[in-house]
Amino acid sequence: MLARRRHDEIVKILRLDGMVRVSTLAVALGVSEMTVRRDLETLSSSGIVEKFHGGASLVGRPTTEEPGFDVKRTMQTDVKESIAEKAAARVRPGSSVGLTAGTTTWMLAKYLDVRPLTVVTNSISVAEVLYPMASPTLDVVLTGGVRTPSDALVGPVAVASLSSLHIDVLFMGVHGMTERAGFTTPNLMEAETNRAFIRGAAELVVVADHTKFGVTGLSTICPLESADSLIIDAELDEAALQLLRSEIPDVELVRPEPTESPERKQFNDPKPFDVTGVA
Amino acid sequence: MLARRRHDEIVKILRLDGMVRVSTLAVALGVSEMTVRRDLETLSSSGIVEKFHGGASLVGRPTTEEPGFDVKRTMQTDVKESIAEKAAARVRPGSSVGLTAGTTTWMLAKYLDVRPLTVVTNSISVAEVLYPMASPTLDVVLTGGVRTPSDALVGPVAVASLSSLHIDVLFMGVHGMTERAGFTTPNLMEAETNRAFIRGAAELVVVADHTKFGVTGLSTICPLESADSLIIDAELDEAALQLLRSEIPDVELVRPEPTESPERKQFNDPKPFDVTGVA
DNA sequence: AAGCATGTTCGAACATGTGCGAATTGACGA
DNA sequence: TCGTCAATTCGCACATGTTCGAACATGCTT
Repeated sequence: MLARRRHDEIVKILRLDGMVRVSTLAVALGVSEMTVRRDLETLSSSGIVEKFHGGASLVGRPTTEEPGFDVKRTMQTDVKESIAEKAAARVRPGSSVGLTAGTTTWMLAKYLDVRPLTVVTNSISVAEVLYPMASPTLDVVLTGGVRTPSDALVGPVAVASLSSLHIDVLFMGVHGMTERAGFTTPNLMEAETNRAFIRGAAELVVVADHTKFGVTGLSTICPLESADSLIIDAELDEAALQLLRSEIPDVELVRPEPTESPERKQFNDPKPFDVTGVA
Repeated sequence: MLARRRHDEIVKILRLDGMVRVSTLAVALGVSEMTVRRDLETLSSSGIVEKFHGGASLVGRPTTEEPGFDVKRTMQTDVKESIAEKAAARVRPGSSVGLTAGTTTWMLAKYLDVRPLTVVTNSISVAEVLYPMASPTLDVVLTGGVRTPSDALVGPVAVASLSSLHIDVLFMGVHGMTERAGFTTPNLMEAETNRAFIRGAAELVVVADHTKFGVTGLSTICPLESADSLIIDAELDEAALQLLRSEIPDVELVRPEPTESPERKQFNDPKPFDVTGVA
């Protein structure tokens, strides 16, 4: 097996399980431990993984590996992360939530830790974040459809799926919001799909960072006042905030945490990991 | 062979298999390794491929091509590859085809090179094979649903999506087939979803390797006679073949081509191979 | 004949496994 | 809390096999 392929394989395994032992990788990849160490050394100096005695984990926060779909590295990652975290805190056990496609909702998915929970999404990336966590108390429903470049499943199939589903809270990411155009997205079909999403939702929570304000996408999803809540970062200027508050009952301001490298697992607990046993 | 043509060929091969070894390409293209290296050098500086020690891959694409869901490397890979290739050859331009979940159908997807084409699938892995090839002449529709461990999207959402879609040919993988139980799968919901798939299909082509014969899964999808065609490898014993032919109008026997997966290639094996699959 | 694509040769770079001493860890007892 | 020990893990150094690419040779095209 080629070195390069091993590297990809290692990252893939780490995505599934957060951490691996060197010995496990050696068996899984069919090479000696020394080779695994050298691979980890390489990945480590590229900043991809973090080595520790006995194994390695993905570096720092949840996946530095971008969700390939977010080509426009608009950054704001920390901001979005904070917004996502705050949004996730609103989810109540036993409810069913919807997540549209988007970077923020993708991050949100990672913070969903209440159970039982049902999640409906039209984003493959979001679904893939949740699948490894799936359990009898976590249902993940993917709507069908055709995929847009931004990784949303849209179109008649998506709309039809959504029209038969009813969710408690919909978390929706948007590409832009203005007073006149409301919440917008560049993609016509995505707008339509999101409207179908909204129709089936008891509550609409929009998640967005401040750079979205004043931006108008091609297609309107819904007017501002359709949102029950908006979670946005505090960089927003005063006038904008005024306006948003006048249209939306509940505007929650989030200020990015001053960096956290919080609950990264500690190394003295190398949980054994069996690659072959992945169901 | 012209340099330009080789470049196209290399890219084509890479689309199919994620990565190739220089040595493999040299044999496949019938040129020296040095020439392959020069080709890769060109493609690399155009930003098309990414070189690494021993081979190359498409930029930004992981070299791991295994469908994560098939961790139980059930073998028969060469056989399945041949079956998939033969099945793909049946697809006519302008038609719409369905692909159920499964390793064989996943491989089949890689060989779909006629256009225009519409593909409907309930497997995320299959969809992901097709997305990079998507174009105005290739539509990929993913049904919704919840995901089974074997990577099929199933359940009411899937069934509802399928009931509104009509396809020309459905390629279905199965877990088992016997005279009494017909085509079977271990998963109840998957069986139901496959039935919905079949209802919307004008023609049913089952793809399976001979190890599936005599195996009974928990749930019957449909009786043997529901299949219009069966594509299976020639390892099948005579009695089984008799039986199958008596139930299914068209049984196509495939014998594994010397076609081999590049990554399993041994060097002392000089037999040429044509990855393109277009005879 | 000049120019280009390709093959061949060969030393350097790279990749991998093994042996072995050093470093880290966790458990036990004072 | 601290010290000690045994087991594990690490990574250097070396040996071996593979791959790379510069330089040169050959043959085809214009």
